[in-house]
Amino acid sequence: MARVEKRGTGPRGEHNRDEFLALVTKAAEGLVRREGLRGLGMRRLASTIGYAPNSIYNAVGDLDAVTMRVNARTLARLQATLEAAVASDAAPQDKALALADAYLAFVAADPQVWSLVYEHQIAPDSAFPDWYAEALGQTTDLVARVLAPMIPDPDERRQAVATLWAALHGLASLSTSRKLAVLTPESPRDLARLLIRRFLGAPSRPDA
Amino acid sequence: MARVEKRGTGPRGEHNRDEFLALVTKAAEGLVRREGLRGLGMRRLASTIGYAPNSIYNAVGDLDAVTMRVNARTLARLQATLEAAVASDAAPQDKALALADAYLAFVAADPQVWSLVYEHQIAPDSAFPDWYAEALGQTTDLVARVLAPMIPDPDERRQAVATLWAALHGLASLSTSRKLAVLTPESPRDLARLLIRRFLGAPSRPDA
DNA sequence: GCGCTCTTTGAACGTTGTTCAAAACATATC
DNA sequence: GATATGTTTTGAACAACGTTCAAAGAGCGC
Repeated sequence: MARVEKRGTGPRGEHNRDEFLALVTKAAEGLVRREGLRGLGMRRLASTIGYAPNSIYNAVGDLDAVTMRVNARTLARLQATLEAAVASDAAPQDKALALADAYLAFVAADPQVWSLVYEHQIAPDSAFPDWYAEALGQTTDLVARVLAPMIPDPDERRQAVATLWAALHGLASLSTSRKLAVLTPESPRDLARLLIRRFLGAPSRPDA
Repeated sequence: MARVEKRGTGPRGEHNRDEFLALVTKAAEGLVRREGLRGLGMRRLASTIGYAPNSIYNAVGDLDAVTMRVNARTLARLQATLEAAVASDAAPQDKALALADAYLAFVAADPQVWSLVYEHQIAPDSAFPDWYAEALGQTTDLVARVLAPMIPDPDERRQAVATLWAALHGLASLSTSRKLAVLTPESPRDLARLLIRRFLGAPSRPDA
């Protein structure tokens, strides 16, 4: 009956370490995309890639480490999306609107994976991961560059960037958790346009 | 040696149903306050109140039900706090600032418990709980009343309320997760003032 | 006394994250 | 070729978890 009495358990030579890291990260991302944070389990993740849980522990670490890998990838993808959105020679206000649109579109297209970045809270005693602060800084630098022509003062600009970023985050967060729809029928995209128009003191072009 | 061979297992008559609900809810809230969402476990919760886990299942339900009880309480406390904050005859703008201040102070004073409201995500198929939508609506109605003198048009006001609410939520969320401090040294309170001043188009009184 | 209902519980089931020690492979050394 | 070394991979085990089951205790009407 072709029963395998004792399988080999040594290295397979199919993946080197980096390939295995990518394999684990993408599989974990897929699990989160389909079933959210609660769908990401160590044993499940291991079985979807056809390895034993211990292999993940050896190469990546525990579930927190896996989550951070997924989040790092998500932030990099977001960064690339936003970069592409502002790569034009449009007016500063239109760039700001394009940035907000791209952000909210990204979130809407992948809500569960995006939520993981904000749902996952690190232990309060452990320091902030460097790569995380850097990724956040890169993204907000993007916003700062867009806002530079409109707000010349550095201090005021920094505050405006942080505030707008937080506001955008709030819109995205309430939208994905279906709490925004309870308050108003407008799309988060429309509300973001309202926010930017009012906050940046635009000359209120009705914008068709 | 006073060893209890077989303890009684029937009703104790110490609590009626409502008292037991309150006992469970407050104990759960305490666990979350001290150790966050991850510190809220069924067995742990049962042991802190001196009951078996099954008693909680019988009276309240599973962990999701317990979480929703805590969240309902949190939203009610927040509502009361905000009501008190706007109970004055100040100018509309000052009321809006007081509202934002009270919100952020509430969050800062109890970040873990407040976070639970937004961390807990219900299953995507199940409908939105009625009490939750109502609690949210009550709070935003408060904002709408404050903004009424400044934005007479109902549609525009509704959008402005939702946007400001989301923005405030974003500031609070990023603040509790220590992500705001990475971007700027200002307190969320200061950024909220900036937001409201710019969004409501206040005559930009420098505000000492 | 008996029976009914509600409360409370110990024990059990299945699953989880994580760790341990051993097995299997690849590679270097003799 | 044989032997040793180091890395990869794994099955098994451990402690804990959420949840369910059936039974035991307590109060109450009769």
